Amino acid sequence: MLTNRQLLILQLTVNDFIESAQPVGSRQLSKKEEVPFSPATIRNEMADLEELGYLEKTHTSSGRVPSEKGYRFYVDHLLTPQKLKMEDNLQLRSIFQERVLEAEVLIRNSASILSELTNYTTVLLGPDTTAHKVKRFSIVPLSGTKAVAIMVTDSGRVENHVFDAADGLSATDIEKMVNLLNERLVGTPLSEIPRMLATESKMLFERHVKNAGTILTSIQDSMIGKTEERMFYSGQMNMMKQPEFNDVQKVKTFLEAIEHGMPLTLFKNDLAGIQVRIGSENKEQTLGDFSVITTAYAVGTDMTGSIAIIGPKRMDYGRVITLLDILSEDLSSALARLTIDGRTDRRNES
Amino acid sequence: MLTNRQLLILQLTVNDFIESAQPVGSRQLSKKEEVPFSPATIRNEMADLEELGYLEKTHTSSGRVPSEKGYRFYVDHLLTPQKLKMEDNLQLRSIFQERVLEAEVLIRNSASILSELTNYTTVLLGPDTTAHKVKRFSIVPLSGTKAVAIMVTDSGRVENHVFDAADGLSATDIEKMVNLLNERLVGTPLSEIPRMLATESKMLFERHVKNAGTILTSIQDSMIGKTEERMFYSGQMNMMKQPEFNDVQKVKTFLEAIEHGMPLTLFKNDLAGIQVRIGSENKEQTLGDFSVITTAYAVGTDMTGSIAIIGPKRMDYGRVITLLDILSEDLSSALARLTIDGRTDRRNES
DNA sequence: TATTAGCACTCATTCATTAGGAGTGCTAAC
DNA sequence: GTTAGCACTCCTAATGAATGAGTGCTAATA
Repeated sequence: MLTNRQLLILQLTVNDFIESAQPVGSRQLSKKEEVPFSPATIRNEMADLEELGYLEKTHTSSGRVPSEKGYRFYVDHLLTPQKLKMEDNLQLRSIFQERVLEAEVLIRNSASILSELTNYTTVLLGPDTTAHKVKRFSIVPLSGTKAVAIMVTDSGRVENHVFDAADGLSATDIEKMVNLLNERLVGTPLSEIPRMLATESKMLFERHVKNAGTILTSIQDSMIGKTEERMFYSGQMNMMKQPEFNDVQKVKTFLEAIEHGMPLTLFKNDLAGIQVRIGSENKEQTLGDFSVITTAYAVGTDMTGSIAIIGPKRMDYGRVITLLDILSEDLSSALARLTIDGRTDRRNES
Repeated sequence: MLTNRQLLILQLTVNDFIESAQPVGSRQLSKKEEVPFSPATIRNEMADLEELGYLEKTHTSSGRVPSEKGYRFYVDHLLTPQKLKMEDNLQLRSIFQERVLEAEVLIRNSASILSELTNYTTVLLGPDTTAHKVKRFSIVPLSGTKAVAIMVTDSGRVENHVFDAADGLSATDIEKMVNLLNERLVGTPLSEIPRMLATESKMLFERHVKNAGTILTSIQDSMIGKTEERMFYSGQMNMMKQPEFNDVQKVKTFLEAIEHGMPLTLFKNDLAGIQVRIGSENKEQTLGDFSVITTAYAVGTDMTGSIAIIGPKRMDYGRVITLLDILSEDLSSALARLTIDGRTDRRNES
């Protein structure tokens, strides 16, 4: 459909605009060595590209700026595979060097390195933890009538919640309760726990232990909002580095939108590979001026989390995609090492 | 030293500037009903106040702006006691209505309500937890050679750390270890734990348990950075609402300074009552354009935390001081209820 | 004597005007 | 098919005048 020359010009225009954030003129383009054409020729081609909807003008006599369609085409067809600079590579890998055993830490670190390397905002969705299984319950009495309920999952996460058993808890009550809980619920996936607590087990518990209700409620409390996916933001302030956000008002709008929590579907990626949503392709209206690039990473065999990078539409797609590719890969394998077994990185199966 | 009229004019000038963020002129001031003087008279007084160093001009023919000395005098002598609006009062109190049992949650909520009510940035220093005592250790084995070490303090905090005992841990080893730890260390203040682990107990442990070293290290790891005071920030973005920060660059500088962590001495207040540090009175150079107001709150009988509010020098000192007074009081008593006993808010001693 | 009116002056801000530069579209020549 | 040339548009930065809020100072007033 497009001639080679048009492709070239479109590509260079987008590249240039991504780099400079300034409308690209024909004269400017003609100076590049890849372009052996005169400004006039380029003008003609640009006019055609504008008619086709790939480019736009900010005003009658301005240079050209990519339209959303232009970006889309660029992302789909014109992206040149990028190589990372050595230092980027080193930095990216550095987080997987140290022996980190908590998935959450690894994920946090990934988010922060990404936002650092891209100068955009990163959102990392932690994996769905509802499939994690309960490994141990315990209850530790504190002073007075208070006690703290603790739940450990097989992934090594520890949730806890302080509660107050107004009617008092005897040591034997606690022991009974803890034993019952461990007997009945260890090995159960988190997603099942609320149901189990509410129905089957409930009566059993209440028959044996005086204050079972309070304890159960408190265990449920400690799980609220914790079994669902978690979002880690990083580099929210990076948006201030982008020239299009030189206005405090815009920055504020963005930060407020982010802080008030976006629906996580925006950042989720259940598909294989990398997804790019440009401007209005994002469902959320507040992200109309942004592009979001997402990819999935694997946690163990069947769970996935998502990484999302939010930047202006004039985002460095090539670089971000390369970075995401590498990082999701690295993160996946780091997490695999973590969840399968601690052994693999030191010794063989024996 | 200053005449009554000078006091009045200084006060009104500061008030006005705090409200409007604009230099205050003589004509403008003379319009207020509290002022029965002509602009000319006010000009004369202002000229004197300027000579005395309380006011400044931004340029030769501009209105007056308070100097740091002016703010200082205002804070020390001219502050009129403020009454809170009913709604502010309600909002402020609301966080202590719900039954919250975790000190940390209470503290976080306090920080966020303060930043909401003031439109400034709040820093809340959690109490020194080194005096908290260990209530329970436990170790939960996960898959492979990994396990998670858990430590519960008498305040109900739960710290945990995943570790990898490369040489394997038998169930009996773990049990032995946990028993030893609990026997020897329960009741010990956190500040003592590292020493205990490193010296006295260490040999004992190592004699009885194969892999004691790994476990000990991991317990120490789980305490790193957790026994010291913690800072809770809230409302960092509020600074963008202040007209003096209409420039992205300034906002960025501020946010970066905050994020990169200020020495907490800046926000700490070990004295009784409220402290105000204006502009260059802050040790840290980056806070030269800000004022910081701090107060202490009590946690139980002998521990304290600090609340700090950071705003522009042109901060509403009266309001902030009032709010801080009330909140530190409320927070203190809420925490007292928490740490002494769970009973007090439901029933009498019996 | 303390206050105020009056006046000349300063400076920031606003607005219109201008000149320059970068861009465009179109046409005619190559 | 390509390009040089030209008239035209529009943004931007610079200039200067008008406006207004402010000042300091002096002389008149209460």
